[in-house]
Amino acid sequence: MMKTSPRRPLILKRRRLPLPVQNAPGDTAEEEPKGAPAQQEPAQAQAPKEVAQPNPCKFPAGIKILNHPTMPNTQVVVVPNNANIQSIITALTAKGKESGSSGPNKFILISCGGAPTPPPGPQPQARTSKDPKRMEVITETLGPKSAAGDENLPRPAGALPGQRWKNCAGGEAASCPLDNSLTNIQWLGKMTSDGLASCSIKQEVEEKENRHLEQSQAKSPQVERPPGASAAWPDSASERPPYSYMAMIQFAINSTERKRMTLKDIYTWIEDHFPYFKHIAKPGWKNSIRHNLSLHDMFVRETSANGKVSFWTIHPSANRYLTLDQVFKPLDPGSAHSPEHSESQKRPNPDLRRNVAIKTELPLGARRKMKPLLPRVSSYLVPIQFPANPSLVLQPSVKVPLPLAASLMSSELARHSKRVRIAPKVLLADEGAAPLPTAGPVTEEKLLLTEGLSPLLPVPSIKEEDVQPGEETPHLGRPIKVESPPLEEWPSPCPSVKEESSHSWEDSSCSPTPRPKKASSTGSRSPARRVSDLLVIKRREGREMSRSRRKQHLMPPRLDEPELLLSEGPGAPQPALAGPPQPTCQLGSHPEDGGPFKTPIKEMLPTSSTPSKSALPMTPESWRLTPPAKVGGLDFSPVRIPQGAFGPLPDSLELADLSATPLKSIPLFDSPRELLNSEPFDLATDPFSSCPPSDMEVPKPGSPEPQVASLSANRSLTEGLILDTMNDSLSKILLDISFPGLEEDLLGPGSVSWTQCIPDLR
DNA sequence: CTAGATGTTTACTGTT
DNA sequence: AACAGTAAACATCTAG
Repeated sequence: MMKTSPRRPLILKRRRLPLPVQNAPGDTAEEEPKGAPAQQEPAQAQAPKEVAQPNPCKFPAGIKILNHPTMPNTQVVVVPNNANIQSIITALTAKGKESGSSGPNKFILISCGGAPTPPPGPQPQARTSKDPKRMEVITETLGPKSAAGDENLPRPAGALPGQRWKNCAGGEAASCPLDNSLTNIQWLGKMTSDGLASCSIKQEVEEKENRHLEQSQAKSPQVERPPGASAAWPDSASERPPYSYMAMIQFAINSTERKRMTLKDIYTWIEDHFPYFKHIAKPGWKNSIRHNLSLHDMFVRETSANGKVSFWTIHPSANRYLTLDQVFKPLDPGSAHSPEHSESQKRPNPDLRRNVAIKTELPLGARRKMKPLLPRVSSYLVPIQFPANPSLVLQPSVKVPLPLAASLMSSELARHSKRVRIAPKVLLADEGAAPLPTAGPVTEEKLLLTEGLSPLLPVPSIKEEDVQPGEETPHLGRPIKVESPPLEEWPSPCPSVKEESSHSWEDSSCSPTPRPKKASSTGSRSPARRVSDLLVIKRREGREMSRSRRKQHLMPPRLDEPELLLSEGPGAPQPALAGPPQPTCQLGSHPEDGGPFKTPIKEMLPTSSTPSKSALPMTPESWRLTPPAKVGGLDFSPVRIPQGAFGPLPDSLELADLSATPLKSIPLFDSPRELLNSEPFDLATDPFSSCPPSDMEVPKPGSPEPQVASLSANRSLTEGLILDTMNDSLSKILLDISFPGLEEDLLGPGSVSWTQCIPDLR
């Protein structure tokens, strides 16, 4: 297995390579010693067979030919969009003939490149059936297809491996037939990642409808994007995308309007957008997808109303609404940043650069825009981009870049700091109780830390929301959690929290429950749901024993589903803002209610395979994004400032400021992946929020102010903490700033909220 | 009942 | 040590 170990998104690494070399749009080349990407690829592909070399032969430049890792006699031919397909086919046909029976007789054509170049005409497209050998040529486009996939085809599910895939790339089923194949390419351009939802399938009718909606929504945002750019991973079809499974799952789910997707659809979406999985990856990738879904708390399984269909959703608190588009697109055009080095690959996002830049020196203004995300430059270059403009974001569905950034930042922070995790796993039963140790006692530190991250965001976010321009926020929507600690970190009620580390919650002493994970996540919403949730849990207790890392929970279908979610979901953040709504969670506010609390979700949080993970780190925060205005609003004490800084997000402005300070320097993400990966964590939020989007809706009556205040207070605390962990210097600052009194007060309140929240979690 | 899809967990391993 | 990817054992469910 591992040998090759692709473990991490290899991609990242690889990418670099390519860039320099390849880059070309046309990418190409095959042969390069560098090789085909394939080679680079990790393991999987490689392992098995190695790549074939490309045969240079007669093929036009830019074409890469790789042996399919799992299929015998099959090669994957990556061609630039602009390549003359016919000629390629002809060449392949000839090649196939030449090779004779022993040689490859099946070729999968994947077009990459952004541009679509469809061959107009009639392309022979694929398949040459003629061949004696019966070669099969399958064409696919790399890019993200759009969603076409959605509905897509029914791909045989598991089938990947061996067989030939026909691709059906297009999504539509229709396409399946070879005939179409080329045509598919056409879409490339368009496709984008939209994502559409992908999804598909049939499920109940009901579901269908829903989906449609989803899809549509999903698209909309995208629409904006240039076609060319597909978000996808254009580079090479053959290469493994630089995103982690967690990220891809998020992309998939977030591509739908409802922000939920069945497992099958997830598979389909990924295959559609990342041909590597469709053609090259070993079938085990699906196992990995399932593994990730189960492992990470951010992924919550819900069942359809009728109970027949199960959908995977992203816990609202954790959902940053990342979409492939976001990651990929260049949002910011403006920024120009430096040329980045690396990566440029694809359309690379400037962001990345940004990161770099940031560190280096962007002007403040520039910085602001940037999102924090950046991965470490050095390491990976992933193209991640976030949309620069908030305004753009407006759409509800949109994903919100900001948040991302924020989250990124947060994550980073988290990273630096250590993470603490506290989380408890929650159990269902327990949840109710949630006693919370309350915050107070709880390790504050820990809490802080955790929160810090999120909180930061949150706070702002809150404001934002309040203020919020609608636009931007979409993402924010989330409720935020402002405070909430990251998943991991949830404070556990137990005093001991700490340790958690790894296992955090689960194990943590506090809750003995063995696997509680599941807990219900449901949030508070309806009781009914909860019930349903309960269902979920069950399972294996026997085993349980140990700590499991996982989560398990099912959420009941959201009935509510409120729209909220979605809509805003992501971004939507809704409006929530509008006043009342607040982010829910916020502050602690209360939590009480059940609402928030419930969030048992907790589980959600961060789990990673390792428990510790970090997800959290990330951030959760997306929400954070707050608008600048907010900042002002806030007011809180001086402290805030730091907050801003920390908080990621708050606005750019703040960031800028921060940046000025040492804070800025904080690295954001190491890699793009992180961003993606990171889970949201916000989980913490949950507590408060838990708020699923829906929750968010909740308007909290509380006026914003109060909330805010409290928040702020909390924040400050947290911030301070955060700082500590994070940067020394910063921390110092914070510390100074913080007021004891506040803290306490805050704590109090905060704690309360936490507690409230927490309980659930726990 | 069986097969397959779906979910959960655990264990390992390679990276960073 | 933390992560992420992979593999695999099992458990559940559902369809045939």
